[in-house]
Amino acid sequence: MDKNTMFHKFVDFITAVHQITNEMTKDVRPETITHVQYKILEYIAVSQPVTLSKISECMHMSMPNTSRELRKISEKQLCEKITDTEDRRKQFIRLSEKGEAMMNEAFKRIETRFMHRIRNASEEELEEIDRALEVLQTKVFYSNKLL
Amino acid sequence: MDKNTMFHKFVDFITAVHQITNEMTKDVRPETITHVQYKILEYIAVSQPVTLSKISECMHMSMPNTSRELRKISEKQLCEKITDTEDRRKQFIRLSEKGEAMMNEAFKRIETRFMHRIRNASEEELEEIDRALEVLQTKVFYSNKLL
DNA sequence: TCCCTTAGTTATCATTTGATAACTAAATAG
DNA sequence: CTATTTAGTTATCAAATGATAACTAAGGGA
Repeated sequence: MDKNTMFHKFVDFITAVHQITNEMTKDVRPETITHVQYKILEYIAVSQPVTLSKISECMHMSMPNTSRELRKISEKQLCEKITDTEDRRKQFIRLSEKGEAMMNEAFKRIETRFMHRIRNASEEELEEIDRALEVLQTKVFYSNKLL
Repeated sequence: MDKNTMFHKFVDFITAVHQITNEMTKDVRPETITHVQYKILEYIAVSQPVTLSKISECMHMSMPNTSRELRKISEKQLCEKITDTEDRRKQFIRLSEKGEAMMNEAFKRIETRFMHRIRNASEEELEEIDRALEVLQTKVFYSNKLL
């Protein structure tokens, strides 16, 4: 197996993934929030509860900017900040009911598009896809967090 | 195969892909260009020669904004515009030598990181990965361009 | 207690990006 | 030949984002 050929396939693949996710997530963002705000909410949705520092780190945003965006999101009643009882400097952030509803709506639309994409796949193909997802996630797109 | 479970795996997967590509492409962008300019150059690199309209369409940017960014990229001598001899309204855009050099450098760094990621994979695992890339690209992340 | 670190905030400014209107020039259809 | 469409440009404005400094408040170690 030539690793250089593999790299080209890899580049083509991630290009395709980005392209398709762009298409699939197109129009799911309500006009009331900005792109980064949507991204933050998406992150909170799959990682909650999460601290501000963690969001800052994972979204590659500075603390001040993260704090600002989170304030705006809070003002729109889409998330809640709960001060940690152990360490009162920390704030655990989670979606509010309204935020959950918004993100559920968004994910539902993405799900529909996903289902449409795999509508013609046979049972064997679905198994194949499932296996492929696992292979790539464990062998290529694994995260090597030190902690 | 439960399609709902599959959707969750799909979401986890694209999250991982975005996360890892973010990490891998971190710091490869020279400070002399902005993020969108880099993205445009990346697109030109894999699609050249390409027209302005095509870039505009694929990057989901308006023509005026695409034109502006492309002008800036040209001014930095990173790409060249060649007027089509058939249809003199059209311009074919390709990387300049300097642009090629910059993008080669960027891709080389990404390649190194990719190689590092798969350094422990056995020959069989590489075959597996290769197969998985193909399965997903053809069965999930295919593009359904009408033309 | 005093000092240092961590978590987060507020304010401010520059830059980037997005959106729109009004334009030129070339191609093409009638 | 005129009208319309296509490809791209220029100018301008508003909004979003990034970067930085100066801050508060809590926790932890000596």
